[in-house]
Amino acid sequence: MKEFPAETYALPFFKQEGFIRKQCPKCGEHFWTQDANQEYCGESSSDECGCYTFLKDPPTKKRFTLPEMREAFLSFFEKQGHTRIKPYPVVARWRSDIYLTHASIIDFQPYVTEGIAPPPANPLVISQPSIRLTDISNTGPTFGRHLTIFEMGGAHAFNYPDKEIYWKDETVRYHHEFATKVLGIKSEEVIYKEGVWVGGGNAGPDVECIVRGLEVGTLVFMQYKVVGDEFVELPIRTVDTGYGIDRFAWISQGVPSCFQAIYGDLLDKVLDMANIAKVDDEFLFRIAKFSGLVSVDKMANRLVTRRRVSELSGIDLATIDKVLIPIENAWAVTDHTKTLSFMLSEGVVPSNIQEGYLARMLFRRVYRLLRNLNMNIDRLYDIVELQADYWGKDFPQIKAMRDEIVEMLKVEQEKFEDTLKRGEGIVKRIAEDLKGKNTCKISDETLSELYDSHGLPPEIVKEFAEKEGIKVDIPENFFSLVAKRHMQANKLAEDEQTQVEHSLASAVEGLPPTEQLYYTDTYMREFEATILKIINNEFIVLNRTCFYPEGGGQPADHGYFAYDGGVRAEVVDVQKIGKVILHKIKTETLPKIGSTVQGILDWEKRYALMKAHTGTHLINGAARRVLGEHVWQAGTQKGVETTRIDISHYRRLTHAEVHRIETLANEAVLANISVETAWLPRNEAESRYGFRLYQGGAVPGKDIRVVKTGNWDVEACAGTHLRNTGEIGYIKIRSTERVQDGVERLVYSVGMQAVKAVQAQEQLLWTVAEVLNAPLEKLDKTAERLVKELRDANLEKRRLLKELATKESAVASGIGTADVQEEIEGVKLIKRDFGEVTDVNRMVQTANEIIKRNNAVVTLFYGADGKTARIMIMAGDVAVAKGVNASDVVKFAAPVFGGGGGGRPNFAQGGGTKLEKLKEAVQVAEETIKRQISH
RNA sequence: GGGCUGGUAGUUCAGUUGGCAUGAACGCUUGACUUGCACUCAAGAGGUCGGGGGUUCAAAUCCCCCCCAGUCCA
Repeated sequence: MKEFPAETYALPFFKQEGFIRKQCPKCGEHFWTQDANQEYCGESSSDECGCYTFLKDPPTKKRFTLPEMREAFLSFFEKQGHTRIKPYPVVARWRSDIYLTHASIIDFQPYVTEGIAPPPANPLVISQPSIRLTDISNTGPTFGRHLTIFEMGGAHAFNYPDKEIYWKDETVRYHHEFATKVLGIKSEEVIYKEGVWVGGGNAGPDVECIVRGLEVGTLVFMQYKVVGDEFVELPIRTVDTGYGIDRFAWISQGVPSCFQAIYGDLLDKVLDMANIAKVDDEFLFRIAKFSGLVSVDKMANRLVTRRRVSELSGIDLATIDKVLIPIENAWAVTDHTKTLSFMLSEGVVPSNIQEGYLARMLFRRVYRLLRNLNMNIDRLYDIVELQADYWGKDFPQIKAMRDEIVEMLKVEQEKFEDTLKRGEGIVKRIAEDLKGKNTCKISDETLSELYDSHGLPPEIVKEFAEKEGIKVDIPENFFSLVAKRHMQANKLAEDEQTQVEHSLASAVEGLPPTEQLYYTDTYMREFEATILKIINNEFIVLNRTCFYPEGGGQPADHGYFAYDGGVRAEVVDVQKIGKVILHKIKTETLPKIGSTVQGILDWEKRYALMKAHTGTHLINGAARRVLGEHVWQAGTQKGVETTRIDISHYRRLTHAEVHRIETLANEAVLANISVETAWLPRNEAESRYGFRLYQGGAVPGKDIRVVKTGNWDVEACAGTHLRNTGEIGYIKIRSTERVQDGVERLVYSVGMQAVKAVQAQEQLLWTVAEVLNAPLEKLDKTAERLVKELRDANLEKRRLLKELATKESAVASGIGTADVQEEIEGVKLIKRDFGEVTDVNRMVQTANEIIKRNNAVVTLFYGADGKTARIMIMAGDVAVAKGVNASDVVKFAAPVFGGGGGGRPNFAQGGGTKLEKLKEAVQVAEETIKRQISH
């Protein structure tokens, strides 16, 4: 890892306050302390540089609950001139590179940190609930040092080249003042470790704050961009501090685990449900002191660290495992259910993709934990209700969404139980198969396939398999085996389009922002503008335009430019790069730079798209009303003929729901609601309408454009909209499909296209009615009747076929003359020409009936329709015993009439196309059979 | 977004190298025997082998496309 020179950390603050720089003899890292006797860096980690000494003896002047600590943090920084910002959602909908908000800085990336948009305030302070699922296996064993959800206190300052807010020295001073003055920690008990922080493509030096063995905060000075192996200076240097609000609360309370500090009586209730007797705090304290050493990366590691904890605490390993594991599991349940509550309250629907998959993973883990605790799964819902009450005060959406959260989890439970049930069957069959092969162990290969393809974790396979008496050894490197299965996939390189974009981006540099006339008046169809630049002889940049560039699921406008008294250039595409709009044109003669052009929109197309876009907002609002608050737009594509929106929902849409959505949306059309668009400062928009604004991902900029459709729907949207919903005319939902588990797609048309859609469907009905020769209103009954009749007819056909076969066989075995019969050494050969019938089924039925009566029979049936000839031979057991091999017979005979065939000794069939040679082939077959018998 | 499974009777599933779906179990119907916890016995009904193309004399089986379901990873 890259290191920074020592002077990077030599802050005036340290010197003034008498801090000494030391190197920890255990971990080798440098740290700053006021205590000359401080030998080690003090951090309780696997290097064992220290242990927790805040337990039972908090270093703070008083105990803080989590909300109290949050408030202390926020108000302290407010007093230092920081603006308090409301927490952002835990689902990072404004970013395409990550799903969850895992730090406070995430809120301001990339728009703020890259200088695209100004920060909502500067400096600012926020307490951001953050989710980190990478810490999931450590949640519990580390006594709450790792949590899947925690609050990160972020005090951020964004330093621009022309405007410095504050940097390293002030940052550390603020921290120190907070720790000592606000919380009352003794100054010499705060140790600052030097470090290097790298993450999300950025990097910089950092200072880690250690108090009594625990890292309570990290002060990051983000100033580089990581390019390959190099650190490149960023224009904006960002103070990125992460105060562990939960950890601060923990040390202030001195309780054995962070869970107790966060959850208080909620945790007691969970332990109670788990039937864990009143936990002996003394026991926990003894282990907690050394819990900093624990970090579970692998199963093996866990055992090693446990052993070490046992040595240090003097408690034997068996007791630790027996008493501690259930408690750890209960802690994890408490933590994971909070995470789930937060995620689901923001409309994450458990699914098999993206953040939905993370929710599913989390749920399944909780499910297994509850099972390990011998708890009824239904207790999960009790715990979620507790969480909703507990967090509802500070995060009201959790309380508001409580019922929907429970509903989604119940659906998820059903799905997982189905998976388990299916899995049990699969394991059972595998077990039986193995027993048949005299093996009693499931291979690693099978084990990883069961997990990868069927979602069965190895420990569950083990459980199922052992019921069947089959052994399962879970390999240490199980998950790397699974990973290996995924190795093959390698992504294609960046496509050409991005490269083109890059070259265009540099071409527009320095150009002024294009004036967006389509915002001034969305109904403007013509305009005049001046040409600023022509790029690659095909992209035209104007000073202003009413051509809408592709974005937000709305396709680019088309139309043409007119110039030089009659020259026309088709506008075939419009893209926006930064703040500059490029028109891609097709023309013979280019206009001159600086000249004036007239722009004329393809208004029919644009107006249709406006209807589609406003209609999409109505559908979205209607879906939310019908299905619930968890509904979010997961993507949309407007079109002239059809438009689609993908929404998150945990069940398949029913026809009734689709109709209700359609009805509601059309009611909104008929109500002729006026659509208001306004540019609002980001903070104002967010505080007035909430983060639900970001249906299509967050939008950059200091001000955001809010499109409000009465009280029906509000979205941050850059699209062109109608003045009134009535202009849409009519919305018709044409179809729905499930794009992924948890994502439903609605496809619809608006205006005249909707009328056309209805007409097309009606036409279909008319055609069907005509074909069935039934009146429209009786179509359903007629179809039902016809299907039933067809079914009956098929049954009758089969019955008759059998009857026929029985009769024919009766004829064959005795009296009839239709067959040629011959007896060879006790085997009767029955030869029959089926004429035009080549239905093998019928031949088979007949032959079966004959052989049922007499085992010592060989049937030689043949027939030919206009195209192919067919031969079928069946032999009874006795005949086979005497040497008849039907398969060989056919193999000899079929080539004669230009085909092939085969089968088994007792049955074979063949076919060919040289119809005229059929007789010859039959003769060959007959001779072969005779030869076989006499052998 | 990328991968992997699977779709055959009402249900859970077999179905070898393409060659009879006389498919298995459970469930169902009828009858007999029993009235005690998956009763037993006998007989019977029940299938566009997910859909559409292709290869072949012949496709549940091989190839292509689509649909549906499950699942892992980013």
